[in-house]
Amino acid sequence: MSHPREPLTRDRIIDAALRIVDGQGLSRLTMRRLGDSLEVEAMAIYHHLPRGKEELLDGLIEHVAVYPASVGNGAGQDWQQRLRGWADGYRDRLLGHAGVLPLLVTRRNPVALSGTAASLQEVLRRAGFPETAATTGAHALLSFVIGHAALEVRGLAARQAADPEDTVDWAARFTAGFDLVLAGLAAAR
Amino acid sequence: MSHPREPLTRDRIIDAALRIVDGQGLSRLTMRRLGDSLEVEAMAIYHHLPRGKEELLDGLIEHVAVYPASVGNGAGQDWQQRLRGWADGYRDRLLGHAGVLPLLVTRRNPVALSGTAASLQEVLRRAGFPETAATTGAHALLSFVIGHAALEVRGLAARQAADPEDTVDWAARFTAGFDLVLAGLAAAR
DNA sequence: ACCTGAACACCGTTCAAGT
DNA sequence: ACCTGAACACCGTTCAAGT
Repeated sequence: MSHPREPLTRDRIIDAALRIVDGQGLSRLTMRRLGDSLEVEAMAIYHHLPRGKEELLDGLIEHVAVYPASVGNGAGQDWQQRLRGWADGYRDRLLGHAGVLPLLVTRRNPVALSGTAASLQEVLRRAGFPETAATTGAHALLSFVIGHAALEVRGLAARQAADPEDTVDWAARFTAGFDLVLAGLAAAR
Repeated sequence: MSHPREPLTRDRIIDAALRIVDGQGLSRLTMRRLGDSLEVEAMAIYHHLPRGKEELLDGLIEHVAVYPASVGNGAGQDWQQRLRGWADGYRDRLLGHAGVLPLLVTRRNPVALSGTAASLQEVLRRAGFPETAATTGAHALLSFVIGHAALEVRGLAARQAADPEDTVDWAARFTAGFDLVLAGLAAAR
């Protein structure tokens, strides 16, 4: 009856951790609970993630934060449409894993975002922006999206706590704000 | 010799907590260590902050995140100069208390930022923006500043860890990005 | 190689007790 | 009113031991 458990892997561990964070919040993610959810003792995790919880959180960040703008496909799109599509997708990802957001702001895994920034920079470069403007623009776009996701997570919590009448259309606000940055970019080109 | 201790107060507790976070990082802030730094048992803190560590962290956020744009003084400034001044000051504040930044993104104390957002909205309103544009603009500016501060904290950590050659001028990058949003706003007025 | 059990040095918090 | 001591239910992690 007791079928043999499939072996523990790094990926299975990080998936289970993400499920706990999404379902119960970051503060409920403990090594012991994570072990339970994998039907294993907590100490077994250290065999696959020698740096322990630090490495686990790094894995969560990587899973959520790495979201490059596709340069390849989307043939008929100009650079602004492409960036808008990226922004909407990234926003969904960040809000879908809101519990990981605080980790993005911590000192952990500092290279996880640089790949995403580089892909935005590449889009702008191909759109004809000079090097420094592309760097500035990429950082501005990424900053806005991350910052706005942070405000949204807090805003959603505030609404359900204090003022259920006040229904803000966060998606529209996000799009309007992102278009503001795009307009500033287009004017600077 | 043993001079009588000055009595514990909410403000003294939060000040001491901020000093620990700034000096040693958020993870080193424990109730026991905080008690030590105040020369008191950890349990005494609960008498002044009944909601415990939750209330303590709320206090830290309030101390850092509340930074309204001054509408009153700065007479000779137009709205863009005023917002630039606000942004530089807020960036300094956030980077000076980088350890508190992750808390800003958490579900805690969700009203701490709304006052700051409202003050930006007021600046834009007085500059002649219609209501909805002022709301969108205020959120976009605040999102950018918070998001950029997050990227900076991570970038500074990355630099000292990996590539000490790569000296990015973050202040210039911040100003250029903020001006991008301002340009988008000015075009939309 | 992969997992377990017991142990260590911590946490936040409650609660009765002191002054 | 303000603080303390002891205790409880947790943490992350190490380390020797099992298979």
